[in-house]
Amino acid sequence: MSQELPKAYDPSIIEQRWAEYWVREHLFDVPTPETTHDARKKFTILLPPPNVTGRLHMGHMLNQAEMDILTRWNRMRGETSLWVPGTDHAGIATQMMVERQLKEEGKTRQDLGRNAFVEKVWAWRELYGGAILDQMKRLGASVDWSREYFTMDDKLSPAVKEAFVRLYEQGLIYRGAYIVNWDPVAQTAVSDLEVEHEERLGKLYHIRYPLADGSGSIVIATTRPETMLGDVAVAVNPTDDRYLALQGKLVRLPLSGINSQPDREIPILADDWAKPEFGTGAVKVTPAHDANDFAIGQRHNLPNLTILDETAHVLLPGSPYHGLDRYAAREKIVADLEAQGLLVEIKEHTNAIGLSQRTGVVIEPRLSQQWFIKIQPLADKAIEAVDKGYIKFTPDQYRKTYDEWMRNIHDWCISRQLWWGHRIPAWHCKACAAITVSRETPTHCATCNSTDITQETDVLDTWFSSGLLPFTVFGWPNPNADTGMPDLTPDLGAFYPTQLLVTGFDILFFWVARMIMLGTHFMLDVPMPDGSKRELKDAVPFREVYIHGLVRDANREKMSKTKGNVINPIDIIERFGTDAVRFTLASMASPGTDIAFSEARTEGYRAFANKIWNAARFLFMNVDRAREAGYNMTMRESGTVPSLPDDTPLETRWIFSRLSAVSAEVDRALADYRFDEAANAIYQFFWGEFCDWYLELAKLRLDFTEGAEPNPTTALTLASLVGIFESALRLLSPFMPFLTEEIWHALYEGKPPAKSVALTRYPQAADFPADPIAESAMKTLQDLIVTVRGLRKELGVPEKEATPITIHAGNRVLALADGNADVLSRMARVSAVEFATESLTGSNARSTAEFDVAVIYERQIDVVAERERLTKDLAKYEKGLASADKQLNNETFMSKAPAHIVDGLRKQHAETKILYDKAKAALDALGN
RNA sequence: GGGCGGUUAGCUCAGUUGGUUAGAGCGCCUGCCUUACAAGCAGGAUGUCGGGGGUUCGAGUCCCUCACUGCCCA
Repeated sequence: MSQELPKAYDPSIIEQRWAEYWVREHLFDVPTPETTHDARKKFTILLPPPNVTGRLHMGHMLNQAEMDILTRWNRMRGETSLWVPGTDHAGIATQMMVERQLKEEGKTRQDLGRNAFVEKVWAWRELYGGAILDQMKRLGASVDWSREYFTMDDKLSPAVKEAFVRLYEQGLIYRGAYIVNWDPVAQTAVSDLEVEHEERLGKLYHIRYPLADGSGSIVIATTRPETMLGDVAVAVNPTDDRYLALQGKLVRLPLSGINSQPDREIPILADDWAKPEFGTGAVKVTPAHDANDFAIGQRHNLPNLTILDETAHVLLPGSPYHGLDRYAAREKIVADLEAQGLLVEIKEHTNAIGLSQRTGVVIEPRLSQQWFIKIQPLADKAIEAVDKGYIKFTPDQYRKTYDEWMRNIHDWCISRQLWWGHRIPAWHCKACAAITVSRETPTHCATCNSTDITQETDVLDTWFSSGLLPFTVFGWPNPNADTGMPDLTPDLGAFYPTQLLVTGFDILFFWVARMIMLGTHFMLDVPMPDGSKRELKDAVPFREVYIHGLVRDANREKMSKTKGNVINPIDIIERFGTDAVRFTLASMASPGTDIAFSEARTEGYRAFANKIWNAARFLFMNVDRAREAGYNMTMRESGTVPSLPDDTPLETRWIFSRLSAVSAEVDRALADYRFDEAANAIYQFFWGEFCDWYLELAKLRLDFTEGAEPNPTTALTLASLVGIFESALRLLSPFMPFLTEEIWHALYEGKPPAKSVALTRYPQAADFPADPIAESAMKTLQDLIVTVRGLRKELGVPEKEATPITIHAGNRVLALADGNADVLSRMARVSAVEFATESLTGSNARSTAEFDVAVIYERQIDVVAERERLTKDLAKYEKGLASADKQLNNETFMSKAPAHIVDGLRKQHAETKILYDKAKAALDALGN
């Protein structure tokens, strides 16, 4: 084991090497099973596919670190673990990216035409589309790269088409003219989810509409005066006394005359939507440009008058406003109204406006022909699946959020007026206007047989194809040769449902909810591996959903480009190493809370990595010495520990017992998604127990004196050191895969028992002997050492000077001190141990409930400081005693509290009493 | 407007179904260049658990209320 490790840990050297090794060796590939009923236990997880246009951000890094920890952990626990990566074609985002590029060349997509433009996007994707996955490789993600998919590749596209056609045939897809959220920049409809609402201070305009009969007027209130050109009515509440007499009358709509024609006349009607307390109580009705007005229009059979085009410019040939942008039109209309004396007043008004998530532009509600999914039947199953517990949410509160949304769901607008995406497989007939929906490109209209058909130009919402991923990546639909129904594939049989989905709450509705709806809908038709009919509990796309928080900056601010506080993970990785960043994220990832990413913490975990590195150097150094001294040093099989003879030193029995407990704790924590607790348990064990105590004590046992015969204690300690260390590396490896891989390979001197530490067994509690007696003895010994160290410090004993100590205690402690004089000497510079029959109260003594200990040193302690300390302690003990007394003397407490609480309190009371008496005596002994 | 969180040490956060004297990391103070590690070692200080009220033998934990704060939906 003459592995030479550099003195300081340098992640940049090792991380790249192992990242490449893992991919090159296909260590995490899981081949498709031979049959459809592969019985091994599976852990399957789908990577939320990043946009091809994406760049890695801290959110991805958290998401992937968590997934990787869980995947590696499950893999090491013996489950067939499959993590499937891929990217999303991201319709709008990608199209915009390429359009921006074209713009720099002074071109538009229309200049190129649809086919050439789509080709250009593909070319862009070839060049840059892999960037984010390349970045992902640096994170050490243990994914199966052989299964990498793209949502528009040849395997997935036919499945998307199949899903659309099936839904259409089932009557769950319809097309119609409805008000949708229109993005005038991207020039496409977007779904409700893609609209973000923002409170903005705007204006409420009160405008007078004269009655057509000249008998008066009515004043309406609106935030959008420009849309009055599309008004078809004025609405008042049926109960509103002010307007009872006006209901049914006509008003003359100002500014509406085109080509010198007179202004249009529109009715005043009664509708509940008009709220008497809003504005004047009278509102204008513009069905083609407002969702609520559209509903009013439907109720009253009003015409729909579209007055804005796709780019939100007024479309009204012959009108003086024709061609104006919506905001320019607003200004002009307001000015014209004022000129005509029809503008009554303008009030400040705050209202929520809709912004396009993609372009940031104000959404224009617009009436247009779109394709929708009739969502209720799908939502019903999705609600049932979660209600019945077939899908478990962590944190649980998201179950409610999900449920709430599902129960108030609206039909899903799935068509987008884009060029980049899955083109809707529908053809319009020019002859009879019928629609032919087909898996194959049809040659003629299915209704009238005309050959004059053209394909629908719209594409599908990106989330439609990603919503299908949990089954399409495993080969759905695979139609059965006889029935044509989707059939099981070996991959589907083995890996569906997936085990877990890890994601941020921001795509809970976009993606998670859609996968649940589409999964429960489509997979119910696919038989189970044993041939039986699939039930809802096995049709779900995943069994669990873990939702993590947001990664914020150190000041808890949301990271945003405009604030300039975005942390680029690659920068941080280059400064501290991937392992340290992963560990930081894990240690702060407590379910339900956001992460305030702190560089200070990352620095701390880089120090941790360095600590482990140096522990390895210590180990290697001693193995070399052992060899030179004639010891036989061969690595044991990974995961086996030496048997411990009766005379095994205390600290060795202790450390194995601790490792056993920590292994149990880590398993429990990860099962509960408590990444923070798991990380902290390992950190504490490695640093606070293994390095601080065990390594130091091992130095005492390792005897390589020249000429000495090999001795069994040295041999056992060395074997234990290596065994514990190797186990700890395995325990840590899901969190810090690079560092552990590097050291683990070095430990085996190029002949490792597996190709990677990631392919070995995860440490389990039962792998190591638990020893409660050793743990409690070690605890006492540690207390003794720490107490002596503190005393020495206070007495001003120079660090290097050894001093004798006196102990007064019970037999157990005395025997412990007596038998571990060498330990005390090494750890607390104790030169000799004497025993006293009387309790020790001098100023050079300290007491615990178990023992009194005094350090023999001629210089006196700082009496003032000591008195202060004792007085403080005394007050604390008094308070503790008082509160314990109060309870112990309380009959209700004694009769109601469980026995173990009462016993515990009694024990604590007794111990505190001892401490109190001792402190009191010590204080008295100090005199004045 | 409807809903969901949060408020614990200087900072960032833990704190299981109420149960003994509330923890961690970082930071801070003191002393150490101890041959694995100064990215280290040893010792130390720091909290009326946001305010008020209630339930209980017992509340950081449950209930009510107020304040501040973050988010989601409309």
